[in-house]
Amino acid sequence: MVDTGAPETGKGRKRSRPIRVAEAIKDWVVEQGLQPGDRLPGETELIARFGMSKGTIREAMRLLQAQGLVETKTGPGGGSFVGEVSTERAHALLANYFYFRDISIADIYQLRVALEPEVAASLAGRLSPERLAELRAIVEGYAAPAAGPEEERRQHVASLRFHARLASFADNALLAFMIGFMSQILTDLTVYKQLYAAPNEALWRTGRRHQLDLLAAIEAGDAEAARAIMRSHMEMAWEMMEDQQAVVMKRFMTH
Amino acid sequence: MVDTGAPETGKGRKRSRPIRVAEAIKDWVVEQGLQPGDRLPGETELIARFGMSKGTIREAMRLLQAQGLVETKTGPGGGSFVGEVSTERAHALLANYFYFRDISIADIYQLRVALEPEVAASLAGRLSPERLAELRAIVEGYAAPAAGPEEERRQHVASLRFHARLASFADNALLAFMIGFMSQILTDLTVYKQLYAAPNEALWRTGRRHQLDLLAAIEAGDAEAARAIMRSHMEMAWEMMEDQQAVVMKRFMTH
DNA sequence: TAAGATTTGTTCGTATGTATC
DNA sequence: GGATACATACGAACAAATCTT
Repeated sequence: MVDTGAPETGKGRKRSRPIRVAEAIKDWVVEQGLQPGDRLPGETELIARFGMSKGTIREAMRLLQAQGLVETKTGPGGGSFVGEVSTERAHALLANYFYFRDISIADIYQLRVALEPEVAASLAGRLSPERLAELRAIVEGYAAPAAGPEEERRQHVASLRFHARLASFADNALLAFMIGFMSQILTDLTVYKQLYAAPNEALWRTGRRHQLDLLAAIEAGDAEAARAIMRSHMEMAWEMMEDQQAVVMKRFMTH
Repeated sequence: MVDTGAPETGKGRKRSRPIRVAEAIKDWVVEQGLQPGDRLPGETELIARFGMSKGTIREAMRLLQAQGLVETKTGPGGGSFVGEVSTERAHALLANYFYFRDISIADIYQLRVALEPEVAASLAGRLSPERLAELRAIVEGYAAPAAGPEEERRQHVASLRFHARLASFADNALLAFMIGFMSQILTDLTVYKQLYAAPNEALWRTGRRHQLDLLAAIEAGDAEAARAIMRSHMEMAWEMMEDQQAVVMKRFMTH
């Protein structure tokens, strides 16, 4: 039916009971085609079905819970339910992968330069007035140059939110996720560090202009212009952090 | 010290004890700067330190285990150890995110077209003879046109492995991960479905030529040529599956 | 090979907490 | 408030895996 990726053959090591139960429940969800919110069997029924103790079943549910696949509620009508992995959790789980792998600012911007122009182009002529207004409202959040470092930081975070929001409007869920993930990393960095060395008003003004021009091009349905503007914007932002080759991700994301 | 992302304030809902323990252990690992392989306190010590029962502690360890952050071993010298999240597990966890979100072949190729040329360019003149030989050996795996559908499938998987392996040589861990993830998705698809409608020998020959030309350009250190070849290659591969707009990911990845 | 030590893995019974009616 | 139906948590015992001698 559906391969579970589990290497049954060869030196397939013995997996603990909670892991086997968790895999069985996953397979069952797939076979039944269950949807987010659908009920899973309760603890007592699972105990009977698998012939295992309550503790083992509970550990299995924890394995699934950590992956965002199930949610549990207490009380009458409670129990376990199929869960849709949230974007935030997916960000956190992926961030853990990079915790022991060094990623530089340059690495992130290499992807942003390649991907964000694609988003801009694919959105040309496809944003509703409401969405355009929402994006312009974000840009208005940094209409004036930053007074101090705190304001500078707040504006930088807002600017990142602009990009993440823009990407969330893309049809391509994979593309949207990746850009949202990178925005999240840069936001976390910004909150805990002084990311930009020297606030440069000229560059700031250029960046803001880029974003407004970008929205205009998108509204006009000019895909190539939107792509070009976004590329310039990204390359400029990249240069602004030329000296920031320090690695990032020195923390675990919490769920 | 390090923010855990845990919303203590406001409507911060009551989190269960295993979750709180898991978060505390995560924070502790970060604070102590522990590395993969480092020992974590044993069950009995954690029971004492947190003043909680064995079952609760064990559920906490399962939460961490599912995220790939810890591994446990039985016996003398056993216990819990800090784990480095494997690429395979990260692939699986991310695949879960997209299980209920529709991704099309076109979505994947939109990213591949944007990203893989970057990989090719960044690798120009930077691959050792050994690595070039390894990649050429993969290409040799489909030197002759496929006889039947099975062989066709095997060759397609090998071709995807070529791209994943190439990306793994990139300095950019984020870029390498994304390309590896997409290759994994396409490989899984290929194994269970007939991905390509009609095997076309002319296209097959062009694709193989692309890959060999690409390796030559990389060996010669010609970044722009490598980028251009890869872009053509990706665009061609994309067109080969024009009709394949069906969604994918209809299964949970099992760890 | 075998026995013993160490550490996680699993079970069972019981009690508590929580949300709904 | 009380009854009900769930998950949550505890404690003691036993089983299994694995390293050392």
